Amino acid sequence: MAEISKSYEARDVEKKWYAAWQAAQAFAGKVAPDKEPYSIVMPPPNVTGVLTMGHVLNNSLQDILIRRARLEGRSALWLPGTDHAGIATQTVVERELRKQKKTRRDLGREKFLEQVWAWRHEKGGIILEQLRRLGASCDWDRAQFTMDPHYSRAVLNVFVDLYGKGHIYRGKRMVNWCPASQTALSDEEVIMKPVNGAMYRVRYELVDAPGHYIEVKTTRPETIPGDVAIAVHPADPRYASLLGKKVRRPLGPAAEIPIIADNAVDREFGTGALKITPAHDKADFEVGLRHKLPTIDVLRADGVLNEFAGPELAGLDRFAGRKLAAELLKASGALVAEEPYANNVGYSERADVPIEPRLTWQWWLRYPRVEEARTAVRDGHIKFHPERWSKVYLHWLENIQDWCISRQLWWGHRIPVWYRKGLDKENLTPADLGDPAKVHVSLDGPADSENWVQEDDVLDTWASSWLWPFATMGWPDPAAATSAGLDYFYPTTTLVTGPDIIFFWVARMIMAGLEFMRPGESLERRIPFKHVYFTGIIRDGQGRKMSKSLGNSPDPLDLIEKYGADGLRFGIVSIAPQGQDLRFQEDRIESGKNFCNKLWNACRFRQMSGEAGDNSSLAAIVNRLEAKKFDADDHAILDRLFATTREVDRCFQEFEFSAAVQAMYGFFWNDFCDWYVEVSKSKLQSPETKGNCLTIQDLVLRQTLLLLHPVIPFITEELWQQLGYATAGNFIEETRLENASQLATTSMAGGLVLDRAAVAAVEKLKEFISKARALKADHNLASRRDVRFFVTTSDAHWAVLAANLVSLSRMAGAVEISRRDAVDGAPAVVTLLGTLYLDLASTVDAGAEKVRLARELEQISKHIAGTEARLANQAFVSKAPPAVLEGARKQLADQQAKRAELERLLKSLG
RNA sequence: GGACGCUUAGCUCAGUUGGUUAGAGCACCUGCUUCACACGCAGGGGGUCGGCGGUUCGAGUCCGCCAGCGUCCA
Repeated sequence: MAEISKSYEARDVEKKWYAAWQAAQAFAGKVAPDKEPYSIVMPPPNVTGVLTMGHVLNNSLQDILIRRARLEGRSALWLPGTDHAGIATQTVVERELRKQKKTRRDLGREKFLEQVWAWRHEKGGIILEQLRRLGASCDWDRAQFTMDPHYSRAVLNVFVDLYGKGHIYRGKRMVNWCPASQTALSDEEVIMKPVNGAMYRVRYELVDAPGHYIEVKTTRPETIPGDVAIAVHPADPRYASLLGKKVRRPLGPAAEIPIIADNAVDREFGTGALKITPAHDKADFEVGLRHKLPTIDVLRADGVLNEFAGPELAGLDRFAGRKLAAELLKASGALVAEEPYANNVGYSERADVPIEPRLTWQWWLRYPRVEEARTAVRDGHIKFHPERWSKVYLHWLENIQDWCISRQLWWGHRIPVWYRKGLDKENLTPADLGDPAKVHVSLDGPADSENWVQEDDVLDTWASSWLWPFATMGWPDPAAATSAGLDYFYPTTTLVTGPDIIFFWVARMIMAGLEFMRPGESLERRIPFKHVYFTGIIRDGQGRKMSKSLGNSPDPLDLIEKYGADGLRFGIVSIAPQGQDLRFQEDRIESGKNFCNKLWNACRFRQMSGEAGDNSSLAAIVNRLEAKKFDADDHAILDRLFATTREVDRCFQEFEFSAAVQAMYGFFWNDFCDWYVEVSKSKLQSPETKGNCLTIQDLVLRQTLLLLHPVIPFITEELWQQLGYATAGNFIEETRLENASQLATTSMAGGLVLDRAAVAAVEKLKEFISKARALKADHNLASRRDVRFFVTTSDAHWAVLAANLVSLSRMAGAVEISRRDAVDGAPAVVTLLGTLYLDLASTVDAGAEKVRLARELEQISKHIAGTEARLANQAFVSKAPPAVLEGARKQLADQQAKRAELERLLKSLG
C-alpha cells in the first residue's frame, strides 16, 4: 500500500477512476431479474447546451441516487442523452450562416439540415463530455438523441397513432406567433412580461355626423388599418344611440366600419368602446367570428407591416410602425391623448421578442389520458417531492388547452402528413381533411409519392421529448425494447428535474406513458416514473436566475479545476435544501473541497497509525473488535456512527440530500475527527488499547466512505482502495452498503453491544475539555501545554475523569489533572463533572476573577428565575407531560447546584 | 386578480410531530506551524426568529391579519 500524500489532489484521482470505471463498464444498466431495478432517465440537455450550475445540481443529485442504488444492491440504469431542441439549435446554425451572409432559404431545406447535422456531430457532444468530468455514472453506451432514426420513428408512430384515434387535427386558429423565429409556439412557450408602453386615445368620426366621434383606447395604433368594427357593450347607455352607425377608420386605407354591440366588451375598461381587429387579437377574433366580420391582416410573418396597413406604414417594422401611426394620428387630429401605460405583453421564451396573435393553419393535439394523469398524481402513484408541486400540476391539468404541436421550422421531426398535389392548403375544409384521398397520414408516406407533397412543418420539440422514458429504451420496436430492458426498467424510479418544466415535460410524459405503455394494464405499470424530485433554481449572489445572457453563472469546469468534482458536488448539494431556490456561494464549494481534504487526512492518519487488519467486510472488522475493552469513547463513536447511518437512510427516503450531507459532515468532522481521533492519539500509545482503537477507526472509515461515496465518488473510491477495503480489485460500488439495522445486526452477531449511556458520558467529557481550554484562554495560557488542573468533585464524577486522564490531559494541554478536596484562590470553572481549577494561585488577579464569576452567577440566576417561575405555575405543573416536568425539576436542581458552587468560589476569593 | 413559496446571526441557510439556554458553514476577533490536515486546531463575539393579534401551561414551530421579496397561473 502506497503512502497517502499530505493533501488531496483531485485531478489525477478523478481521471484515473473515471477511466477505470468506464473500462470496466461499471455503469452499464443490466437486466438482473434477481435484483430490484433502479432507473433514471436524464432530462436531456439541449444539444446546443454547455454545462451550467443548474445541470451540475441536477445531475449530481441523479448520480447520487444512482450510486446509492448500486450500493444498496439494486441494478441501476442512468440513461443519458440530448434533445434536438428545434428552435434553439436552428437559431444557432442560422446565426453561423448569417456570418457568411446567407439564410437557410438560400441553402434550401435539405442542405440546411445537412449543416445542422454537421454542427451536431461536431459540437453536440460537449455537454455529455462535461458531465463525465462531474463524475456522472451514466450508461454512456445507451446515450440517446431525440433525432436518432429509431427515436424519430417512435415520434412519428405516436403522431400517426394519435391522428388515427382522433386526438390530432389540423385547424386554422389564432396562435402565438414568434416573428423572430417565424413559427407558431405553444402557450407554454410564451412568457408574460410587464412592459412600459403607451396608451393611445383615438377618436373615430361618425360617418353620419361629421364632427362627432367615438373614442377608443389602444396600445397598438399600428393595427388600426386592420380595424373592422367598433364594439360596445349592448347595455351601455353611453353608446346605445350609436349602435349600427358607421365610423371612418382614422388610419390606413379609407373605410367605413360599423359600431356593433357585444357582451364581451368590458364597460369599465378605457372608454367602454373597443376597436375590433380580428387579425391581431384573440378576443377580437372571437368577436369577429360572432359578427361575421372580415379579417384584415396588416402584418407579415416577420412582424413587418404589409400593404394592407397603407402606403405610409407598409414596410415598417411593427414597433417603428407604432410610432409613425401615433404621429400620423396626431397630425390628422385623431389622437386625443397619449399616456404612459404598463401592461403585460407575451414574449417568445426563446427569441425574447413580443409574440403576435396570428391566424394560421396548425396541427393540434387534444391531450390523451388527462383524467388518468390527474389520478396518478392525486392518488400518489407518482409522488412529487416536495409534494406542493402536485397542486401546480393538477391546476394546469384542470385548465388544459389543446397543444399546438406544429412548428414552422426545418430542424425537427417532419410531420408525417402528405397533401394531394394541387390541393389548396390555405382553404382546407373538414371534408378535405377527413378524405384519405386528399390528406394522407402514415409512417412511411403514400405509395405514389410523386402525387403528394409532404407537410412542411415539424413537430414541437416537446412532442418528441414527452416520449423520453420509453422511446429511449427501444419502444415501440419489440426487439429493441427487449434488448434495452424496457420491461425491466419501466416505470423508471425517479425523475429529477426543475419545476419550470412541469408543464412542458413532466405532465406530458405522464400522459404519454399512460397512453402508450402497456395498454390495458394497471396505472402503476403505465406511469413513466414513481417519484419526481424537483430541484430548486440556482440564483447568483443577488438572487437573479443564473443565465448565459447575464453572464452570472460560473463555469462549472473552472470550479472542478479549482475544487475538484467531489468538492463541487459536495458543496452544491449541501446548499440545496429540498425544493427551495438557492443562492450560489463559491465558499460553500470551497468548504466541499476542504471536507474532502479532511477526509483524506483522517484516512492518512489511520494509515500512519498502524498496519491494516482484515478490512474485507464489516463482519471481518467486527470480528477483530474486543468489546470488553471498550471505553466510553469507543461506545460513543459507534453509537454516533449508527445514528448517522440511520439519519442518512431517512434522508434518502425523504429526498433530503442536503440534510444527509450535513449529517455526514457533522459526524465525520466533529464527532470523529475532533474527538475520537484526538482521544485515539493517547490510546494508540498503549498496546492495551491500540488494537481496538484502530479497528474502530477502520469500521468508522469504512461506513463513512460508503455513506459518502454517492456524493463524492472519486475520493471515496481512492481511499477505499488505499485502506484495503476493496477485495479482489473490486470497486467500492460492488460492496453492499449496510443500512442502520443491518449495521446493528452485524455488530451484534459479532458480540458488540453498545452502551448508550456512554454517549452522555462523552458529552460531559467534551464539556469538561471545552471549559478547561476556555479557562486557559481566559488566562492567556491557550498555547501552554504544561499547566496543572485541580478538580473538586464527587467520587462518581472523579471515576469518569480518572478513567480518561491520559487523553484528557493531552487534549487540555495539561501535565496534570488531579483531585483535591478543596482549592482556594485559583481561577475556576463549574463543569458537569465538578469544579475545575487552574493552578495559578500565586499569580491570579482576584479582582478580574471575581468579575468573571459574578457575570456567570448573574446568568445562572436569571435561568434559575425562569425555571422557578415555570415550576411555580400551577397550570404548567398540572398540564405538562410528566417527562417535561421532571426535566424542568432536574434542570432547576442542576442550576441551583451550579449557583451554590459559584457563590462558594466567589466567597473564597474574598 | 388567483395559487404557492420565502422572511431566523454580517452573508447563505438548518430547525422533524409545539417542550431545557435557537444551530451550521462562511465571514469576523484572539491565540497556535501541538508528531493526519493552516484545505488545519483551540477559544470568542454576534440573533427580542419580518410586524400585530390569537390558541396553549408553554410558540421560531399551530391559526388569523398585515408588510416586503420571489415564482407560477389568469
